[in-house]
Amino acid sequence: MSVDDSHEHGQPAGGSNFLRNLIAEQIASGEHTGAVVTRFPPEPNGYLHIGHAASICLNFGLAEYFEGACRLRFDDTNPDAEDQEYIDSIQADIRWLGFEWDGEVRYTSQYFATLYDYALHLIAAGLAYVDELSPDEIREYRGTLTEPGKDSPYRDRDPAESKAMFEAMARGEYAEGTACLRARIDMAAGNINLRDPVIYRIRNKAHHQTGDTWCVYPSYDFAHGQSDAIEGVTHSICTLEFEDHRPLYNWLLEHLPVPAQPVQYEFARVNLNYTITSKRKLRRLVEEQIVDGWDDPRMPTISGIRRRGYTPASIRAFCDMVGVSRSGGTVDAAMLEHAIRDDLNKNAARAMCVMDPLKVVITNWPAGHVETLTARGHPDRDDMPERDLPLTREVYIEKADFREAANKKYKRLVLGKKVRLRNAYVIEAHDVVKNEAGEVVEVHCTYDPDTLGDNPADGVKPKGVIHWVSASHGKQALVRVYDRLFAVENPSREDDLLDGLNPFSLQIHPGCWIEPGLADVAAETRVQFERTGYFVADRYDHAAGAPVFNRVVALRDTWAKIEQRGA
RNA sequence: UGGGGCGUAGCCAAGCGGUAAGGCAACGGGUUUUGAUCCCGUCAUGCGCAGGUUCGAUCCCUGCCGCCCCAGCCA
Repeated sequence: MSVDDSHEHGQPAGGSNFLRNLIAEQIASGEHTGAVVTRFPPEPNGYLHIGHAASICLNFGLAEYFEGACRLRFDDTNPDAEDQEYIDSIQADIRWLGFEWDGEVRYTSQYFATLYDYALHLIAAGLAYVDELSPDEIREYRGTLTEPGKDSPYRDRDPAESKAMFEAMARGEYAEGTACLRARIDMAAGNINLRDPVIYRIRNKAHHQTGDTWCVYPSYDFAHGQSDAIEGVTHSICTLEFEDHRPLYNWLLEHLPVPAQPVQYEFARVNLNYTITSKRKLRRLVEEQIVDGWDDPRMPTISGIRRRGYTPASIRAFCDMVGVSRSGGTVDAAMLEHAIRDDLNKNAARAMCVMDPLKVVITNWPAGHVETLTARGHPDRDDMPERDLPLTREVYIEKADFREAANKKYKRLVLGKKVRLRNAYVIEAHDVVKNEAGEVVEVHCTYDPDTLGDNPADGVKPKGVIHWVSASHGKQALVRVYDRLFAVENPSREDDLLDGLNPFSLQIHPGCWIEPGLADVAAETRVQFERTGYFVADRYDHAAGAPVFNRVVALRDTWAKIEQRGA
């Protein structure tokens, strides 16, 4: 009944893409020799999301393909936003996706001393200076997109003086914002990143890794390329918005005594419709308790997707399907759903669950009689164990599977008509019991004892098959039916993010009936409730005897389409 | 009116001068004790637009148009 790990960690990740082709050419032409070394460089300031999965698959996939190495390096240059909680969750998510980084976990903060020396080197070469302009003044001096900036009055400060001041900054002798170190490049550059970028700033705050050792911290730009060089990263892959930083990345590498010359490459980040992948916005959903935490099953975080019931293999397959390119776009969420349906169709055991119960009494079945039927674990896999299905006089079926009258398109139970109980006998409805409100609360049927595995003697094969659970032998379960968190295609376009929320993103069904064998499965066991969808025993809330299932994704439902057209 | 990118079907994406892969979605049909799966079929005389080069252009050239990113002491 369980989906074991062999299904979750199977194929190597990564299909063909422009970067893989590029590296292959570099190797073929001799432009690149030695190992291909990549890195995944998250800042530990939030949880990883589906967009990060693409980067993880790319970086680890490339290393795997070229038999090189991919490291995990926390880009922890800003103690303000970072936290150990994120460091832990990021590592867990990467491992869950099925990847293992080369060697120990790295931290950019490990290189703070080296980076500090690099800064001194730049100062000595006259390529960096301590600026005492205020943050506001620096912004004014930077110019605009169309107007060049102007030089800071401190730009020509004597290197010896800059050195002394920078050292004083590091000793904590300056307040935050009163001084910073800037690279001396070109205040008139069209590329704003080259207008004397700030490369070191003062932060009087303890760092989660280095404690109180430092009062000055390198900027992303001053840390990233040098860290890549120190680690021997050969291909530093990032997203398109960093393309404008590449000239700066290269400038620093050229002017510093670094041990290697890594090269930066960019690819387009993946967007998914009906969702958001902005850490800031995701954090808002968590903080305002719109969702139940970073790992709420509706969140596009790796941990949320995991709790929703997606498999690592399905995420990797999705990333392969989407591909890697430089043209940004928005992928249809249907592709993600396809990836998990495809995996679970092959690997999830089948079972029956009645979510909206209607009692059926089989009037020609002896009271108290129990017949234990067997059913396949999977329609086309013999390696999955069969299951026992106790059939009794009273069973539950879905309310939606019965109508007093219906046209021929409706292939379920109708008064006076026959239908097959899945894995069991053909029954025929002959009477209903209604409550004061006129609602059907019970259907009385008879069963045909000659129809187990056979068609009725009259040769008329029932068109429909419905699922059921024994009223006396079934177990109760809580089932959460999840739908997309947002009802609008592009939630970021809303005036207020919350305006786009889907009010029906979670519907709780407390009174479901599941077949008895399902009550004691392990947490995170995935199963298909036949005719309904794929479900997972909740990672945290599920317990033996008190089952809780989350709907991963519904089965494709062509009947719903037909119904909609008819209606 | 600065700099950097990107435009191939509803969506993602191959293609690199020789006559438009593949996947998702959609739509037909077949099988089926899941209206699932599976199988078969349909879906760009067209590659943002306009010129040019060429025997031949999605691919090369020119000019337009559209969209995205950049003015944190964030990453």
